[in-house]
Amino acid sequence: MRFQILKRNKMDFKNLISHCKEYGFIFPSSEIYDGLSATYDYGPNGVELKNNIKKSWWKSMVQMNQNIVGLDAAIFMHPKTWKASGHVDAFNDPLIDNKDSKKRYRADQLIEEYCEKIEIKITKDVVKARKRFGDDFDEAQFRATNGRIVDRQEKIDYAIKKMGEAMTANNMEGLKSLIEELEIACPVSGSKNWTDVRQFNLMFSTQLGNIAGEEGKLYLRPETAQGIFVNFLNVQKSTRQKIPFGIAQIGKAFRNEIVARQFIFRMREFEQMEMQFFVKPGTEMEWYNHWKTTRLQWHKDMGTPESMLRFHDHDTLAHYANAAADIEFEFPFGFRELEGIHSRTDFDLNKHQEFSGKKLQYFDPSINENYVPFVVETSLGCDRMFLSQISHALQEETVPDADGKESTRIVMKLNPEIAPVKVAVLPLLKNKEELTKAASDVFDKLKSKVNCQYDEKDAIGRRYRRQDAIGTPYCVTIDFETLEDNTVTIRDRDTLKQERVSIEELGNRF
RNA sequence: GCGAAAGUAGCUCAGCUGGUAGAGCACGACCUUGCCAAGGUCGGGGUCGCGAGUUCGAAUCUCGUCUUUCGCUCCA
Repeated sequence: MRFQILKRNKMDFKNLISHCKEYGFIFPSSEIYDGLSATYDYGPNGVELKNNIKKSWWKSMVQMNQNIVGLDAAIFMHPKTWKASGHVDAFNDPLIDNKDSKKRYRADQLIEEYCEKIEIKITKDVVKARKRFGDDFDEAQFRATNGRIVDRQEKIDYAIKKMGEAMTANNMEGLKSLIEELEIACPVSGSKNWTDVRQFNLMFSTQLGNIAGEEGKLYLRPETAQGIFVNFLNVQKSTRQKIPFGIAQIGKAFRNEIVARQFIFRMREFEQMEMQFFVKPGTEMEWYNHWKTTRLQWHKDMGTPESMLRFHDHDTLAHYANAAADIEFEFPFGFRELEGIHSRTDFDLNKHQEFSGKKLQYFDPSINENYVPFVVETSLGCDRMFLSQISHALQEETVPDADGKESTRIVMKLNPEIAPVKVAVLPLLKNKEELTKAASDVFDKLKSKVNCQYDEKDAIGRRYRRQDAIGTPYCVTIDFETLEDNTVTIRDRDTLKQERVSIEELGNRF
C-alpha cells in the first residue's frame, strides 16, 4: 500500500501543550495580562472536545441507566452545607514552611511542641528533686519556688497565651512573630529561617449580605457531591426512584490548592462529572465493586489504551469513606488519579440530617423500613479526562509523502465520538468552480447532522494534515468523478485509506 | 512554598564578547497546481513577558516581578 505508517511516537508534554494552543484547544487564561496561574480557557476545538466528552459520559450514565437521573445544582450553597460536610473544619490550619529544610508545619503545632519540650525539662527537674527530698517533697511548692522552673513555666504560659490570642484573632503575622520571638527552630534543619504563616483554606469564599442572621460568608463549592446529597429526597420523590438509584451531575468546583500545576491536570477551577449511587446499607461493597468495573470499562470503551489505565486502592481512607479506589491514567508525567470511586457510607446524609434537622431517609417498601441510604460515588475530573484523551491520542507519525520520501504528520487519534470535527469536506481543487460548488452542497447536507468543516485552501495533502492535527476522523473529498456519478471519497484518519461511496450513502453514515 | 530551566512574529526557534531584530512554518493577494505537509511573486505582522538599574546606547549585563515547564512539597 502506498500510504503506510512507518513510525509512530508519542508527543512529549511540552509539545502537547503547544499543540493545544496552536490548534485552538486550550489557551492560558488572561494571556494578554501574563496569564493567571493554573487557569486555562478552552478554545474552539477544546470546547467541542470537552462538550463531547461530557455528552458521552452523560449518555453512558443517565441515558443508558433507567435508575440514574440528572441534576444541576447551584455552585453557591448554604454555608451550613460545608460545616456539615466537614470542609470548614478540616481545612483551617495555619501553615509555615522552613526555607532550609523545605518542611511544612502547622504553626500552632510548632508552638505546642516548643511548650512540650520545656514541660519535659521541668518534669526532669521535678523528678530529680523528688529523688533528693524523698517523702517530704512538696511538688507544688517546689514548682512555685524553684527559680529555673518558674522561668520556664512563665515561658510556657506566655507562649500559650500569645498563641491563643493570635489564633482567635486569625492573626497570622502574630503567629509568625511569636515563633521568631520564641526562637523556635526547625526540627529537621535546625534553622530559624521561616516563611510567613499562611492560612490554608481549601475553599474560596465570597460575601453575601446576611444569611439567617449569621455572617454572610459564602463558599464556592469544593465538590459537586453535596449538591446531590442535599437534593437527595427532592430527586427521589419527584422521580419516584427506588433504591438502588443514582444522581448524576456535571459542574464546576473550586479548590484553593497551594500548588496547582501540570497544565489542566490540577486547576483551582475545574469541572467534575459525578454520580452518587444510593444503596441499601450492607450492600455498598457489592455496588462499590460494580461501579469500579463499570467505570473502568467505560474508559476502555472510550478508546483509552488498557495499558495506560490501572486501579489504585486506597490504604488510608478519608473520614467519610469505608472503601476507595482511583482509576489512574498514565499521563505524560506518570500515573495519576483520573477518576475516584468511593464508598462514602451514610456519612454525608447523616451529617446533613444532623445539621439541617430534616430527615433524609428512604422508606424501603421491600422491608417496610426507613433508613439512611449508603452512597457509592464515582467522581471523574472532566479536565483530566480531556487531558487523558489528548495525551494518548496525540501522536507523531512518519508516512511517505507524494514523492515517496519520509514526512511526518501529527495526528490526534481521538475516538470519533468525541472528535471536535467529525467530517471535513474538501474539494480536490480550489479553482474549479464545479468542484467547490459540489463540495458546498455536500457540506450543506452534512452540517445539520454533525459538526463538519469546509476547507478549500491549500493543496489537498496539507488539508488532510490540518484535519489530522485536530483529530477529524473522516475527510470527504469531492473530485471530478463526483461530477459524473455523485460519488465521493472518504479518507480515514488512522489508516489513510480511501473509500468511494455515493453522496446518498455518505448522508446515511452520519 | 523551595530549587532548576525557560519566556523574542500566530507557532517552533535563531540572534545574547551591548550598536533599536531574523529564519522556517502560519497569515493575506495573485499566478501555477488532478489525492497525503506543492512552486513562484508580492505583502501584513514583533517597543524581544513586565518593571527598574548600569550605559552615549540593552533582546543581550544587573536586580526585581509575573507566567510556564521540571524536581521536591501538598493533594479530605
